[in-house]
Amino acid sequence: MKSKSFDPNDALAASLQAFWHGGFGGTPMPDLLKGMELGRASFYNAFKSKRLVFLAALDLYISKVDAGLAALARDSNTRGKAVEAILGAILQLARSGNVWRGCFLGNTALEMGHDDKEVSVRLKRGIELLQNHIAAALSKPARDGSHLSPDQRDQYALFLVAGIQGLLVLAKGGLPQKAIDDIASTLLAAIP
Amino acid sequence: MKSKSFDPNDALAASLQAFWHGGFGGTPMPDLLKGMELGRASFYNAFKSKRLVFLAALDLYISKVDAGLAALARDSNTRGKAVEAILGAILQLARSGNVWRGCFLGNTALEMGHDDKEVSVRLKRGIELLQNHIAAALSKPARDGSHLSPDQRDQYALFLVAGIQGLLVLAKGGLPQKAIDDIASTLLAAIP
DNA sequence: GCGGTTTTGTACCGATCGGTCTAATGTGTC
DNA sequence: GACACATTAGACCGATCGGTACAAAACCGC
Repeated sequence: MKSKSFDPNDALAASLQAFWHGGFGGTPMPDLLKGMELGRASFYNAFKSKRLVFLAALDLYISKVDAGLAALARDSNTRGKAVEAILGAILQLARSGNVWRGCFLGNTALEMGHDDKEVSVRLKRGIELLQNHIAAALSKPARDGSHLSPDQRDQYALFLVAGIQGLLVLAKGGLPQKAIDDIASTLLAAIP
Repeated sequence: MKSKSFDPNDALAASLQAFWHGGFGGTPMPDLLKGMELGRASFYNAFKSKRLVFLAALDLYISKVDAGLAALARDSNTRGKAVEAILGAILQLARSGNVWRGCFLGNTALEMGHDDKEVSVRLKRGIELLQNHIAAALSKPARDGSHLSPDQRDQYALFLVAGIQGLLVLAKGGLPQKAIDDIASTLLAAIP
C-alpha cells in the first residue's frame, strides 16, 4: 500500500488559514485546495467534504485559541495586566501581516448565523471559551488587591468579548489604527 | 411607450432586506429577484448589476440609519437617555421578527473587508455616521448637568459603536437574549 | 521483482452562478 | 386604430460551483 504524502494536521491548519481569510462561501474549492496544497482526490479522500473540513477548522481554531489564552492568563498577576495580555494576544491573532482577518468565530457568526446547527453549536462553545478565559483573567486581584464578584466577573467578561468582536468588525471595516487603539484602551479602562 | 410597473425605490428597499439577511455572496440572483418581485429583465434594465444594486442598498441603509438616529437624539434630554434610545433603536433595527440580522454595515464589513474599494468607502462613511450620532447623544448633559470634553465624547462614541457591533456579532452567533441584555446594560453603564 | 492496495492527477458531472438576448407584451402619442 | 418604443417573461450563455469517476502511479510486504 501507499502512504499519504501530506500531514492531515498541516492540511487542516492550512484550511483554517484559507477559511479565516475568505469565510466558507468566499473560499471556493480551487483556492482551498491550493491553500492546503492538495489535489482534489486527496482532499476528498482525507476529508469528506468542504463543509466537514470547515467544521474541523472551526474546532481547530477553538482549541488553538483555548491553548493560547490559557498560557497567557497564567503569567499575569493583576487583573489589568491579564486582560491586557489577552486583548493583545487576540488582536495579534486577528491580523495576518498588515491585513485584519478578524476572529474566525466572529466572522463565521456573521456569515452563517444560526442557520447552521453544527456551526452554531461550535460558535457557542468558542464564545463561551473566550468568555471563560477573560473571566479567569478578571478573577485576578486588581492592583489594590480587590476582587470582583463572580457575577461581575462574568458580566464584564462577556462585555469584553463583545467589545473585542466589535473592535475587529470595525478594524475589518477599514478604521485607522489609531481608532482601533483608542477603542482598545477605552475597553481596558472600562473594567473596574 | 410603456412605463415601469414597479417603483424602483420600493425595489431597492426590498433588495436591502434581501442583502441584509444574506449578504452579497449569500444572496443569489433568484432570491434577490424574488425579494424584489422583479423579473430578470426588469432588474438588469433598472439596475445594471447585482453589485451596483448592492452598493445602492448600502447607501440606502446608511441614509435610513442617518434619518432614524437624527430624529432620536433630538428627543432625549440627558446623555444616558439619549444613548439608551439610540442603542435601543439600533437593536430593534438589527432584528427582523425574532431573527437577528445584525447591522448591515457590520455584516458587510466582515464579508467584504476592504478588498472592495467602493464598499469600504461606504463602510467608512456609515461607521463615521454612527459615531457622530452617538457623539451627539453623548454631548447632552448628564443627569448632574456635567459635560464631556469633545475628545472624550468622540472616544466614547467610537467605543459604543464597537460595543454595539460586537453585541450584534454575538447575537447572530446565538447568544441568549439575557446575555445580550447584560451586554447592553454593561455598555450603557460604562459611559461616564 | 511482483501483487495488492492506496493515493493521486485529472477529466468529468449536474447544478447553479451572474448576466444577456429575443420575442412577445403593453402603453402612451397621434 | 396604429405606430413607436420601453418593458417584460423566459430561454439561453459561458463560467464556476462542489463533488465523483477512473485510470495511472507510488508504495508496502513478500
